[in-house]
Amino acid sequence: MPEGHVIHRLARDLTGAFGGRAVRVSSPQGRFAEAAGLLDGTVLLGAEAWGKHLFVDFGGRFVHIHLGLIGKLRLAEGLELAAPDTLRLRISEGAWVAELRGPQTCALITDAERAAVVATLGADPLRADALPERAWQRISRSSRAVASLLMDQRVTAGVGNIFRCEVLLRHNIPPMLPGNELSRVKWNRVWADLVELMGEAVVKGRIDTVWPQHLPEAMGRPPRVDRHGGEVYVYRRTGQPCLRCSRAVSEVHFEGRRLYWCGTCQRRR
DNA sequence: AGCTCATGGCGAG
DNA sequence: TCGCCCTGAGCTG
Repeated sequence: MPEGHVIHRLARDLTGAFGGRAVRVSSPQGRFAEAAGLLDGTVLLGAEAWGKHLFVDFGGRFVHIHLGLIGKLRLAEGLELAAPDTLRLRISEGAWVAELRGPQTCALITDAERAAVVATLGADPLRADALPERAWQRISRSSRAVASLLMDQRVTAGVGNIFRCEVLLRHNIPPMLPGNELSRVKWNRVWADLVELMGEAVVKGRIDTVWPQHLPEAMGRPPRVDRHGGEVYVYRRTGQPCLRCSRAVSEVHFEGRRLYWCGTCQRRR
């Protein structure tokens, strides 16, 4: 259940554990067996993330991984082989083991195919080569809701439901505001904030979006974190008091996902 | 044991 | 807009 920070963190850690080494590759479940056979014993050069896409470089051929909603990629030392019926991909070298389960995508692709995937993606706040101006062009010319545009991987890559809900709260933006009614100044702040928030999430391995003065402890309430481990303002806090204004957090189903926001802080003006 | 839901995204209608 | 794909955690019985 990953947003871009999880994928970038995995790319970093996979490169650290396996980069430049000949690795064992297998597919205990069998659904990636043919490709795993081709890669077994070859050198893993490194891994790179673009938005929520992960590309593991085996020298001009890449394992393209997308975790989707439920996929998990664990990397640890000394993992015992368990539940092989769901283990799509296993990479190991020395004591290091990576285990991939439930991915939406796990495919062996060429460099051209990798480039084609990358070409579909919008600005990734976690990449130094991101082009936020291109994202702004799309947003400022669209009548679609900002909440929809931020989740659109062709616009901003790597942003998921948590960052989408939280960044809108942090900038008092009504989720249904059309993109073409968002000011340039606000977009600049949103982008800079995504760069900072997502960067911190890569380092910490969790999403924390709450400003210190709004932390529950600072407000005399006991600490409370979301199941994903991070401290958030509105995500999955329906009916609970907004950490800034204490009014109840709202929720709607929007484009197949749950959208959380504070009707008071994010009132349209 | 069964049910629901999850930090996603695709294709059919 | 809906159904569907993949897996497992957290509920309810």
